[in-house]
Amino acid sequence: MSGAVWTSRLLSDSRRQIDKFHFVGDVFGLESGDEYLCSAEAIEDTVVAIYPRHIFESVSPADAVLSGQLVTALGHSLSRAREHMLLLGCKTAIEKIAAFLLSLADRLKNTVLTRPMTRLDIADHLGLTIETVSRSFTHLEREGLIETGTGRRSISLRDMRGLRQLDA
Amino acid sequence: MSGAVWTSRLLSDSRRQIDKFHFVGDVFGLESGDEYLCSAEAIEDTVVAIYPRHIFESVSPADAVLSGQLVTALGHSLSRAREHMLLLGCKTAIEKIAAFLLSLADRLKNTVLTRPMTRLDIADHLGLTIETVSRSFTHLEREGLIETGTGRRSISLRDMRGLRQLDA
DNA sequence: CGCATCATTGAGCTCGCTCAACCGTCGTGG
DNA sequence: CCACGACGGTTGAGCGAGCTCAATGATGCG
Repeated sequence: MSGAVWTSRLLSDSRRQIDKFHFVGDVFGLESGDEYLCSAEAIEDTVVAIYPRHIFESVSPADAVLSGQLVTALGHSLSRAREHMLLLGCKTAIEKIAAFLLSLADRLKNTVLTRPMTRLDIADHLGLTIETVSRSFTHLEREGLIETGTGRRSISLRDMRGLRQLDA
Repeated sequence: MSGAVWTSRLLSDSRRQIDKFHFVGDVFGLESGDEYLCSAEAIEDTVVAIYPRHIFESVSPADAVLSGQLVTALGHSLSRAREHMLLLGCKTAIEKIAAFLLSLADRLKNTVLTRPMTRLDIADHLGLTIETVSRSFTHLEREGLIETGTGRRSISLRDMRGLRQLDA
């Protein structure tokens, strides 16, 4: 309903993969099995609406609409996951950063991003290290493609075309 | 129904990410948007059953069961995708190969794998190169964890515990 | 037998990682 | 109000896992 959350998966030695950042309106936490495999953490003051799982398991005709919405939500999650696998498996560091910024701008409907997430969060989302993320931002800024505000609190995308060109 | 298929996504310069290998009984090709973003290709003689999309879009009460199956299938695809993102984002080459072999053995319910896919397919699935895949197999064989048959047509998993230990 | 395809192996390189120092901002307590 | 410490971010130097390029080997098919 407001705020921001990430969901992640952990490896035994604490390597972390952040699946997705969730903002207002996003649905998350849909798991199929008996146990939850994902962790979730709020990265700023956040309010979420929680629905008990049995709601989704009902098959009564009256819930046909809800069921359809569930299918839609799952479908979106899935295509986003596929997109992200393409990013993780194929793209270079700069391409990953550019793609990340573009997708964020697209989802927030704004070319000025105020990022609640840290460099470490971004790194774990993109399969990079914190230093590589930082260096990539610096590089993009030097090229004039983005502009970081004071305190690195916000990022303005200055050249969408350039960013799209960077993203393969 | 029989055979083997992979689904993949392509980048403009023909870098490829193979999402998943599909075998008998697997459901694939569920896309949410108006256009298909995935390619699919059979890697051996294959027979598939095709269902027109509108079947999944019906919300009539009679289709409640089908709808439930759809949700289940989507849920499985999603959790598999999440698992694969963890692999792509966090794991090393050897860990990727070990995880891949284990998951294949698990899905085929057999520790002897006859692989229809090529080294290039595996590489594009795991975000590696063909040479790294080859070297990893050689390494695992030297360590006695696997055994490759003549012509590299099959791979026997000799030490499941060792492989699981390699996979983080 | 000859060619095509796929796999292996080696040598060298590079992108991104590791390790380490430093900087800026903010919040807290003297 | 300032000093200081904590935290997150930046930058540099060097390293190494995995990539590139190239040669060689195995298998199978016409």
